[in-house]
Amino acid sequence: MAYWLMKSEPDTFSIDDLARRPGKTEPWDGVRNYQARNHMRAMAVGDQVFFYHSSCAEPAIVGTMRVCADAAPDAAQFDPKSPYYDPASKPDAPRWFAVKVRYERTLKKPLTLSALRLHADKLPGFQLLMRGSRLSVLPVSDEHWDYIMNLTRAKDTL
DNA sequence: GCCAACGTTGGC
DNA sequence: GCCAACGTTGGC
Repeated sequence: MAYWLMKSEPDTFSIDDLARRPGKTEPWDGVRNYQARNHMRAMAVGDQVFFYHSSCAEPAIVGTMRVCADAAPDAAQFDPKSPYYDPASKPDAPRWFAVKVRYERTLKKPLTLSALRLHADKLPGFQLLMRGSRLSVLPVSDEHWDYIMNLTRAKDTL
């Protein structure tokens, strides 16, 4: 089993939105970056994922979810009315993929980016904290996952 | 709204 | 294949 982090702008899709979905599942669509796509294609059912709120007042890890379906072609790429439409992608050779995720839990208190930065020395190579990093789907090592989960417990946020 | 950093596109 | 121009991300 592997660990990941995925970003979403809460104005577009928040962890509360996920928690309200029927079955608390959702295809993680709209990813339009090759590296992020490759990470999604490397995911397996059962993998755990941090839900991160980006481009908002308080960027933070806000909860966890679990991959519940392997990456499949993202339907939005073929829909001219979708903001995620990609006219260059053809149905016989889809360019963009989406895994499906299931809501797991919301942290009682978000683990903010600024709080995470205080632990940067304990999270060497954690892509979220790396300069210029803006990937919306990124891997988290076992060690970093455990360290961050312990942080949330230490702060009594779970 | 600003801007640094990164990704993509397209002319050559 | 290079690289300038442009677009996007995302923190602040």
